[in-house]
Order: sequence, then C-alpha cells, then structure tokens
Amino acid sequence: MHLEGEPARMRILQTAAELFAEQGYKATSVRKICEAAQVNVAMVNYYFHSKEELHLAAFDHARDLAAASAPTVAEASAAANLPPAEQLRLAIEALVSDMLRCGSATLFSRLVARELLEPTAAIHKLAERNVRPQHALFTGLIRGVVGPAMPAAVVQKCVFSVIGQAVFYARSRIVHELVAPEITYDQAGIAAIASHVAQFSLAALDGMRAQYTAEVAA
Amino acid sequence: MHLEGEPARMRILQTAAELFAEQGYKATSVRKICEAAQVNVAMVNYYFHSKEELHLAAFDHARDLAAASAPTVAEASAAANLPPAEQLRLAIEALVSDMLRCGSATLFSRLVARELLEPTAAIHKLAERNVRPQHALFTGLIRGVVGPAMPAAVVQKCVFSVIGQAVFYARSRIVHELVAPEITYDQAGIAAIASHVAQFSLAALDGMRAQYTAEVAA
DNA sequence: TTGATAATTAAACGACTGTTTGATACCATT
DNA sequence: AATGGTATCAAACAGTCGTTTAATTATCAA
Repeated sequence: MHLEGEPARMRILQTAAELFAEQGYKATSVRKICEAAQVNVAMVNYYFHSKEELHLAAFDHARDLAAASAPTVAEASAAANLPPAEQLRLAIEALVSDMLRCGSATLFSRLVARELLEPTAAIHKLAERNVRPQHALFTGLIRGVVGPAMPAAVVQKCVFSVIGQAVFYARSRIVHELVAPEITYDQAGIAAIASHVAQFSLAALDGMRAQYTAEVAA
Repeated sequence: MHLEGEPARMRILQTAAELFAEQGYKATSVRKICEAAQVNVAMVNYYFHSKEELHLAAFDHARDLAAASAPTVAEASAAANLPPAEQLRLAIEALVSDMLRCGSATLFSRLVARELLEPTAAIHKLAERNVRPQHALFTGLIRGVVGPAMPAAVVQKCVFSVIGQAVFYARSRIVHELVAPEITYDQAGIAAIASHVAQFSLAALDGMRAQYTAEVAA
C-alpha cells in the first residue's frame, strides 16, 4: 500500500494495523509506529487520543480494507447453491488462507487471529461485532453438514476445533519451521494447509455425524 | 557453589514459572516476580544473571515438576498394550487436560502452549528438547491409526491439527467465555473438552484413512 | 572470635514506555 | 494583511523496564 501521498492520519492507521498484526499490541510501541509512518510521536494522541483507541481504529480500518477487497465467502458459496459440505469446505479454506497470507486485504484476519490468542481491551468490541457473527456462520455451516441429531454443545465445540486449527497454523509458524521445515508458507504451501484443514475437519464432522445418527437409530 | 533447594532461589523459580504461564514472558516484569516471591529485585540477576536465563530455568523447573508427578501417558498406554486408536485417544485427552488444568504439575504444559503461540528466545531450546519428541510421539500414534498408505506430509499436518485444537482451547479461554459462555472450564468442562478433541480428531483420522486406502485400492 | 564467602538489601543507572505541552507552520476565510 | 482553526514539531513529563552498584547482614569453617 502506498503511504507516501496519503495524509498522516491514514499513514498511522495503516502502519499501526500492520505492526499490530505482526508483533502484537504490547510489543508495538507508539514510537515504532510513528517512525515507520514517518510522523511525529505526538500525532497518535492528536488523532486517536491514546494507543488503545488507535488499536481499536486499526481494527476498523483493517476490516474496511477486507470488506472493500472481495465479497464474503459465505455470500459466494451460498449464492452458488452449493451443498452444505462444499460451502463449509470453501469457508474453511478461505479462513485459513486469510489468516496465513500476508497482504492488506488479510490484515483484519491476522489481527483477529492474534487477538483471539492474546486478548487486549479490544476483545470485547471484536467479540461483539465480528467473532460472534463469524462463529454463527460456522455454526450454521457445520449444522448443515452434521444434521439435526448432534447436540448444540457438540456443534459448538466442533466450531472451535475448526477455528483452532486455523489460528494455530496462523500463529505458530516459527515452531512449524523448527519442527517440520518441509511445511512451507509460500502460496502453494498455504493452499495445501488450507486444503488439509478443510479435509481434516470435514472428515471429522462426517464421522461424528455418523456416530450421532447411529445413536438415534439405535 | 550453591546448594540445592535454597529457599529464595526456589521461590523465584516457582513464582516466575507461574507468572510466565499466566501472563507471558514480556508481560511479566522482574519486579512483579520478586514482589510475589517476597524477594529483592536484585536476586533475579544474582541467581539467574538475566530475566531471559530465568525464563529458561523456569522451563526446566516446570518440566522437573511435571516429570516428578506422574508417569508419561505414552508409557502407560503403550505398556497396557492398548490398540493404537485407544493410545492416541488417551494421549490427546492427557494433552488437552494438561494444557487446560491449573496446577504445579501442569505448569510446563501451559508454558509450552504459550511458547508455541508467542515464541521467545526459549523456543529453540524448547523445540529441540521437548516439542520435537512430543511431535514424534503424536506422529507415531497417528501413523498407527491411519495405516501406512497416508503420505508423511499429510500425517505431519494431522499432528498439527490435533495439537492446534489443544493449544487453541488452552489459550483463548476468554474468547470462549465471551462467545460461548456455556463452555465451562471446571473439572467436568475440561474433561468434556478433552474428550471432544479426541473424538473429533479420531473421527477425522478415520475418515482420512478410509480415503487413502480407497485411493490405493482403486 | 576471626575472616572469608554467600546472601540480601536500598538505591540508582540508562533506556524505554505512553502521553502532554507549548511553540510553530500552514492555509483558507475575513 | 489579519484572523483562526488545523496540522506538525521538538522537548519534556512521569512512569516502568531490566540491570547494576555498593553497602550490609548472615553463615560457617578455621
């Protein structure tokens, strides 16, 4: 993203979102942000009152970027009248790809992945506005795959099992490279990981669906 | 020469391990550790030279605590001549329970879970001495379940899918409570989560095994 | 009891943190 | 040209960080 011509406020917003996504809230100092954005230290408080409010604004900025770039996966797959399992596969692959890829369009996903694992004051607003809808989306998709027999509490945990895999792959890249160097994070590698998480999760849901329908039949 | 079990040194080690596990390396200041351990600030550098070396020593201390408390799950299940799927189920449930429970015996698991997601300088030593063996253990168990037809690269990713679920449940408790308050983290709730992760993962592996053996047969 | 070593202390070091201040530059409107 | 609001700046604020110093106390063998 070209920041040279942008106004100072925008440069701060974009730089902050990138640094927060890379290094986390606490590890990113206001001075580092301002240095990278080529802006005076006082500008953060001038435009955003505090580091914490800048953090919140960076979330909104990143979400706007994501929303402007492409339509939601849910919209696309549902509009195409795909079967539930295919809708879920696409949604999982999109979730994983977004969290692993690096780019302005995926800033928001990476910020969310970080916030899930090391929550800050932004977590409440985020949970309300984004995590809960996302959670509801996956709950619906998974329910569509496993059928009505599975208890809601189990579906709930399945949602976390799917998201947990995505977040783990997104945030422990360094460990993967240390323990399993053959797992790469280039474009092909990310696609392979996304495909795997979808395949693993769909197989799990299929097996658990079979268990619960068998219990009902018995 | 310093004697073993010196009160002050031991208090620092134990307190540091607990605070590092709860709040992470960077968020835990030397002064907080010393205050909680009722010890002067200079004692950390006197005994451990630096905060970073204290961190490494805290890992060793926590591992000693875990090793002294109970035999490994792998030893127990393998010695009992259980079938591969049951060995894996026990291993997964033990992994998840250890990461979620709170106690001195599970300090090490919680430290590892944190280190996987926000690595510090300790990650290299940890990867070598603990993560790699743990990873090898699960690779062997999963291979025993899925059979020889599945490529090693796929088994590799399945290991991360299992561990990812465990780590995610361990480290995003706050989000779970915000989005799904019905998931509790008392003893029964933790057991339910551990059981779910095992069931989910075994169903996934079973389904994927079927896919690969079908491909080989075709 | 003496002397050496270990343990513990209060105080300060310099570097960094988020934030604030007061002055200055810009620029459109009067 | 004068005005007034916006934007930007260097500098300093008070606080915390990890770490160090120098002085004091505790311990124990000779």
